[in-house]
Amino acid sequence: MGFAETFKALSDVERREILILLKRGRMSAGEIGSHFNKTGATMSYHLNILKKAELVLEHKEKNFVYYELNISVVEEVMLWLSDLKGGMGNEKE
Amino acid sequence: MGFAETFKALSDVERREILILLKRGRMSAGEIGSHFNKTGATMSYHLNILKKAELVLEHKEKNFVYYELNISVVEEVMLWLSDLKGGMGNEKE
DNA sequence: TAGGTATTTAGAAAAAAATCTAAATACCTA
DNA sequence: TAGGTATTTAGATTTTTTTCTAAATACCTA
Repeated sequence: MGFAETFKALSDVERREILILLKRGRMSAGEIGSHFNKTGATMSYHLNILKKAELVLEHKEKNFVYYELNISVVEEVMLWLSDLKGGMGNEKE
Repeated sequence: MGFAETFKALSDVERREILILLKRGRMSAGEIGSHFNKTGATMSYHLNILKKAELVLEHKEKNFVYYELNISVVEEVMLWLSDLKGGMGNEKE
């Protein structure tokens, strides 16, 4: 996965807000963008960072690109934090 | 707390490694620094970022500064992620 | 007090991230 | 096919982050 990429992706407010929007279900790039005061190019940049961190999955349909939350990576991050809290041994990265 | 600061703090490998070191218990700034190939000034910079994010607590003793993990903030981050996974309503930041 | 160790602060330089405008792609519909 | 909508890419600029060296603080001990 890559905790560097994932935490870096999560470290930006806009990107966290995108994830929160996606809790309601998948949404097209344009629809996501309409919630922010940023150009489409900037939104595309942020979506790409979330995609590279695997926090979202994309799927193209007609001339739209839909994004949705990827829960499994959220769970991996939680595991890392959980290990930090409790675990003995098994330190990654 | 401030998720921006916290995720930003977690987004750097060195800082995550510092946290993992601190799992074993509190450690002085110098001892932490000895695990990395960075100057004291740089280590101090990273420790300060972790401190501002409240991921670590510091306490001074003689001319040493000891740092230890602050589990409660780790737990808050886990809650945020947990809400992203599951929750309905209650979106913060 | 003088000198030593531990740590932080200041300031500069280099690297990375965020943002914009303009242009390119891709696909759809009349 | 021509024009339109949705999204991404390129390139430039600004802002933020990371790192270093040198100097400052703080406190301890002989």
